[in-house]
Amino acid sequence: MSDLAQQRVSAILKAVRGIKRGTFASYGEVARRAGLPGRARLVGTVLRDSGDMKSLPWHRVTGAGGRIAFPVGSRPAREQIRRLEREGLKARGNRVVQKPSAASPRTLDALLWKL
DNA sequence: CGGGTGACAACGT
DNA sequence: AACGTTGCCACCC
Repeated sequence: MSDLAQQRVSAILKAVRGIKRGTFASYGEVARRAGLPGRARLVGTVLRDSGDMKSLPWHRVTGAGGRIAFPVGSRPAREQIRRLEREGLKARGNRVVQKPSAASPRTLDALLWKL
Protein backbone atom coordinates (compact mmCIF):
# COMPACT_ATOMS: atom_id res chain seq x y z
CA MET A 1 0.00 0.00 0.00
CA SER A 2 1.28 3.48 -0.83
CA ASP A 3 2.20 5.87 1.96
CA LEU A 4 -0.55 8.24 0.94
CA ALA A 5 -3.17 5.53 1.09
CA GLN A 6 -1.89 4.41 4.46
CA GLN A 7 -2.09 7.97 5.74
CA ARG A 8 -5.68 8.25 4.67
CA VAL A 9 -6.51 4.98 6.39
CA SER A 10 -4.90 6.25 9.58
CA ALA A 11 -6.78 9.54 9.40
CA ILE A 12 -10.06 7.71 9.00
CA LEU A 13 -9.42 5.27 11.83
CA LYS A 14 -8.42 8.18 14.03
CA ALA A 15 -11.64 10.00 13.22
CA VAL A 16 -13.65 6.89 14.03
CA ARG A 17 -11.88 6.44 17.32
CA GLY A 18 -12.68 10.06 18.04
CA ILE A 19 -16.44 9.56 18.04
CA LYS A 20 -17.50 9.94 21.64
CA ARG A 21 -19.40 7.27 23.49
CA GLY A 22 -23.15 7.71 23.23
CA THR A 23 -22.91 9.63 19.95
CA PHE A 24 -22.67 8.65 16.32
CA ALA A 25 -21.40 10.10 13.05
CA SER A 26 -22.20 9.34 9.43
CA TYR A 27 -19.66 8.00 6.95
CA GLY A 28 -19.62 11.37 5.26
CA GLU A 29 -19.07 13.14 8.55
CA VAL A 30 -16.20 10.82 9.45
CA ALA A 31 -14.67 11.48 6.03
CA ARG A 32 -14.87 15.24 6.61
CA ARG A 33 -13.33 14.92 10.06
CA ALA A 34 -10.53 12.91 8.51
CA GLY A 35 -9.87 15.70 6.04
CA LEU A 36 -11.36 13.74 3.15
CA PRO A 37 -14.60 15.48 2.23
CA GLY A 38 -16.72 13.63 -0.29
CA ARG A 39 -15.14 10.28 0.34
CA ALA A 40 -17.75 8.56 2.45
CA ARG A 41 -17.35 5.36 0.47
CA LEU A 42 -13.72 5.19 1.41
CA VAL A 43 -14.69 5.22 5.07
CA GLY A 44 -16.91 2.20 4.53
CA THR A 45 -14.17 0.43 2.64
CA VAL A 46 -11.65 1.08 5.38
CA LEU A 47 -13.97 -0.13 8.12
CA ARG A 48 -14.84 -3.22 6.13
CA ASP A 49 -11.19 -4.06 5.62
CA SER A 50 -9.96 -2.97 9.03
CA GLY A 51 -10.90 -6.17 10.76
CA ASP A 52 -10.53 -4.45 14.16
CA MET A 53 -14.12 -4.99 15.16
CA LYS A 54 -12.68 -5.45 18.62
CA SER A 55 -10.84 -2.22 19.28
CA LEU A 56 -12.75 0.18 17.02
CA PRO A 57 -16.07 1.84 17.90
CA TRP A 58 -17.30 0.92 14.42
CA HIS A 59 -20.89 0.82 15.66
CA ARG A 60 -20.85 4.61 16.08
CA VAL A 61 -20.61 5.07 12.32
CA THR A 62 -23.95 5.22 10.53
CA GLY A 63 -25.30 6.16 7.15
CA ALA A 64 -26.61 9.68 6.56
CA GLY A 65 -29.10 10.75 9.18
CA GLY A 66 -28.41 7.83 11.49
CA ARG A 67 -29.48 5.14 9.04
CA ILE A 68 -27.93 1.76 9.74
CA ALA A 69 -25.92 0.79 6.67
CA PHE A 70 -26.43 -2.95 6.95
CA PRO A 71 -29.44 -4.83 5.62
CA VAL A 72 -32.43 -4.68 7.95
CA GLY A 73 -32.37 -7.50 10.45
CA SER A 74 -28.94 -8.74 9.41
CA ARG A 75 -26.47 -9.93 12.01
CA PRO A 76 -24.21 -6.87 11.85
CA ALA A 77 -27.20 -4.53 11.85
CA ARG A 78 -28.61 -6.03 15.02
CA GLU A 79 -25.18 -6.04 16.62
CA GLN A 80 -24.66 -2.36 15.82
CA ILE A 81 -28.04 -1.36 17.22
CA ARG A 82 -27.43 -3.46 20.33
CA ARG A 83 -24.12 -1.69 20.94
CA LEU A 84 -25.59 1.75 20.37
CA GLU A 85 -28.47 1.08 22.74
CA ARG A 86 -25.97 -0.12 25.30
CA GLU A 87 -24.55 3.41 25.07
CA GLY A 88 -27.90 4.99 25.68
CA LEU A 89 -29.07 5.67 22.12
CA LYS A 90 -32.31 4.36 20.75
CA ALA A 91 -33.17 2.89 17.41
CA ARG A 92 -36.42 2.54 15.50
CA GLY A 93 -36.30 0.07 12.67
CA ASN A 94 -33.06 0.62 10.83
CA ARG A 95 -32.50 4.11 12.14
CA VAL A 96 -30.83 5.57 15.17
CA VAL A 97 -33.13 8.08 16.79
CA GLN A 98 -31.75 11.50 17.54
CA LYS A 99 -31.34 12.41 21.15
CA PRO A 100 -34.44 13.99 22.70
CA SER A 101 -32.52 17.25 22.98
CA ALA A 102 -32.52 17.67 19.22
CA ALA A 103 -35.12 20.29 18.38
CA SER A 104 -37.77 19.37 15.90
CA PRO A 105 -39.30 22.20 13.82
CA ARG A 106 -42.45 21.96 15.94
CA THR A 107 -40.45 22.29 19.13
CA LEU A 108 -38.44 25.13 17.68
CA ASP A 109 -41.64 26.96 16.82
CA ALA A 110 -42.82 26.46 20.35
CA LEU A 111 -39.61 27.93 21.71
CA LEU A 112 -39.58 30.89 19.36
CA TRP A 113 -43.23 31.70 19.98
CA LYS A 114 -43.02 30.99 23.69
CA LEU A 115 -45.83 28.52 23.61
C1' DC B 1 -8.08 1.06 -20.95
C1' DG B 2 -13.05 -0.38 -19.69
C1' DG B 3 -16.65 -2.18 -16.66
C1' DG B 4 -18.48 -3.60 -12.28
C1' DT B 5 -18.71 -3.25 -7.22
C1' DG B 6 -19.07 -1.43 -2.68
C1' DA B 7 -20.51 -0.50 5.58
C1' DC B 8 -21.92 6.35 0.97
C1' DA B 9 -24.24 11.04 0.01
C1' DA B 10 -27.03 14.64 -2.12
C1' DC B 11 -30.60 15.76 -5.03
C1' DG B 12 -34.54 15.22 -8.13
C1' DT B 13 -38.93 13.07 -9.27
C1' DA C 1 -41.21 7.17 1.44
C1' DA C 2 -39.06 4.99 -2.63
C1' DC C 3 -36.30 4.90 -6.36
C1' DG C 4 -33.04 6.66 -10.03
C1' DT C 5 -28.94 9.61 -11.07
C1' DT C 6 -24.65 11.44 -10.31
C1' DG C 7 -20.51 12.26 -7.92
C1' DC C 8 -16.91 9.98 -5.41
C1' DC C 9 -12.79 6.53 -5.20
C1' DA C 10 -10.11 2.24 -4.46
C1' DC C 11 -9.95 -2.38 -6.22
C1' DC C 12 -10.55 -6.26 -9.01
C1' DC C 13 -11.23 -8.55 -13.46
